[in-house]
Amino acid sequence: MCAKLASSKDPNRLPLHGLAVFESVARNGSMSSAAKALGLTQPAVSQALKKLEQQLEVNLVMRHRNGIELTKAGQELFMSCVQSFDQLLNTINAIRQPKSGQQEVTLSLSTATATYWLLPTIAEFYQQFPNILVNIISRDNDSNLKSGNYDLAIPLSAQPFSQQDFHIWPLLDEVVFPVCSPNLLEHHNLTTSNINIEGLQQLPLIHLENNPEARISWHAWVQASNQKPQLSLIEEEVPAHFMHGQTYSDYFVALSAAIAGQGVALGWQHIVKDLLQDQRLVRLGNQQWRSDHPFTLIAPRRKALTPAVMALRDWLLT
Amino acid sequence: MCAKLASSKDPNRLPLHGLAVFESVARNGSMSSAAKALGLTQPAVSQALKKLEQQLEVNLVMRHRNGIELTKAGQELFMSCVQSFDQLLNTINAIRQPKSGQQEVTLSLSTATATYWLLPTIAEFYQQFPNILVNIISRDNDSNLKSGNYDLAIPLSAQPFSQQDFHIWPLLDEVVFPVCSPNLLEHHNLTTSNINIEGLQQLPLIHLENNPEARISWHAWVQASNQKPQLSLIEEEVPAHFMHGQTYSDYFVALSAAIAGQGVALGWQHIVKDLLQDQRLVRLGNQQWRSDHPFTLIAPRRKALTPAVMALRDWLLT
DNA sequence: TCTTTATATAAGTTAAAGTTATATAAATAA
DNA sequence: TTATTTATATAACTTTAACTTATATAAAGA
Repeated sequence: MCAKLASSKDPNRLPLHGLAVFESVARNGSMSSAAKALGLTQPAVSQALKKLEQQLEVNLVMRHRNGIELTKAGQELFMSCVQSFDQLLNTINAIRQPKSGQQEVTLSLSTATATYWLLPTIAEFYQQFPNILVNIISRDNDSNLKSGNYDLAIPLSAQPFSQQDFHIWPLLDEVVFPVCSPNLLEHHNLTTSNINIEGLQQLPLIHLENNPEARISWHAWVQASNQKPQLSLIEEEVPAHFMHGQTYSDYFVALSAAIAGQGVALGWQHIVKDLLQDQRLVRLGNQQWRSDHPFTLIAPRRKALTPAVMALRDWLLT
Repeated sequence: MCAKLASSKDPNRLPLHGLAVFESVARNGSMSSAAKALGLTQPAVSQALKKLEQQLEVNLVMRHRNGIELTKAGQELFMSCVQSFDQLLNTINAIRQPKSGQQEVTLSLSTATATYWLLPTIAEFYQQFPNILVNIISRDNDSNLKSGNYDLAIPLSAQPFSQQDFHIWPLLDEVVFPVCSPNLLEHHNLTTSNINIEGLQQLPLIHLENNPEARISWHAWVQASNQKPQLSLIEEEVPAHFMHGQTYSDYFVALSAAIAGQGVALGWQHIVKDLLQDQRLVRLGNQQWRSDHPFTLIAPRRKALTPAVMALRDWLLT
């Protein structure tokens, strides 16, 4: 009954609920699957998304028969949501104090590795060790691995960590190949097999921001491919097409763009494995590049190797 | 009536509503003023905050007679909230298309300058130019000023921008002095006046992350102070105390820490002016340092100087 | 033509969030 | 001392945003 101030129409008030729903829709590629992921019904998601678009006065998704596609604005907003929510989740995990009696391990890895490689199987670990809590901290770069507060980490970069300061165990071979959404190929009337360097030049490419730590780049991939005789290109030059395209600073965001049909990304085998299986991505051609810098699991020597840490380490290494 | 899945107790579901309330409480320094800022009543805020603390199982604030104080966990969470919500707000502003008939200017400045210098007076501008919409984009560093999409900006760094690519107008002198919360002084039984370099060594210091762009650092401040004869220290050495303390990468977050009583920060006069007036901060000593790199307003020449842009420029420069 | 699989809309329900009223506790003023 | 002010907390009731069920629409495939 009381006169409301500028509370609900305040432009600086974030529509957080709507953003959370939108993030799930964008991540899952459809409203129905987002609803399942959120534990809601499909109409709830449809309504929340519609409301958000009305509040922002921007079209965020294009509705298709087989799901949704993000508009340009939707893509930008999705990137922001992923990064913002990730940061909040990380911080909450970091400040949450463990329940007494509960053992704890903190594992630091990239958002993409966490989402697509670890999370699908972590339930097994919890089943095997119900009294160990795994604290997952995701990050975009390795800058805080020198000082950060964690027990185990999977560094993104290939730069070696000193044996003096870290325990180091080899974890996974680095195997890379191009991937994209099945829809993208359809639009361009191409098929997955026999896509070589020339074929790739007909498709938009998705790049990772060119930081020195990055393992993966289209430039390096073309150069590596050229050393194989069966490819038709002259060795020395990388075509200009491989230098242009959308660039993201986070691999998870780049992969999300690929899933959304924005272009072709370079995929690490262990990360895209599940995405290939459920057809959210397809592999292009049969070329693959295996680097000589395997992914490693590291543990800072300044932290104790508690039984919980060792249990997770052994589970990861099997 | 339907059986609920793991919807509400999902640990990966962010309590966004609670976080928004908490952010406002932390920013405003008390629940009552947060309630006012949010357009809610005090019990609503009290309940929301209590619920959040129960959900996270962490104490975020200490309740005092004169407001609240953040715990260590609360500080960390506040930083994350500020950064995350800021990023979302920026993106939303960026993707929002202007209403037809409405003129628009995009202004890029630091979060602290936006919050404490611009926002308190921007209403005047809107009153004078009701048909111009000012799109405020806040940022922590100048890295995207070379390429970003904005009409006007106030660079953080003192590095000169090229006259070829930018219009440049001098805006504000850079005047710096130490500030802290009145409570901090009380706890240490000190008074505001006559705090010199020795006095500062009894108080915790708040630093800005040492990026090359930073204008402001305790190290530089001590060195500058030492050149003034009335200070008692021998010229050459900066005491070790000025090299240690909490370090933040964002000036807004550093200032928030100072307001929360965490320590002494270096304050730019134009930014802390209002905070001194309403006693959220007090100035220590009467030393001040005026640099010879005034803050400037810049406009990229690649963007047109529309009437709306010129109106905002002229209003800022008066 | 009949499923299947998307999203949209309408109408009723529920639970989270908010309000009012009151309590507690500390500091301040009379 | 006793009132006043200013802060947070709690109890009980109210509102409304969010959610559900039911149904519609539209396209693709069997």
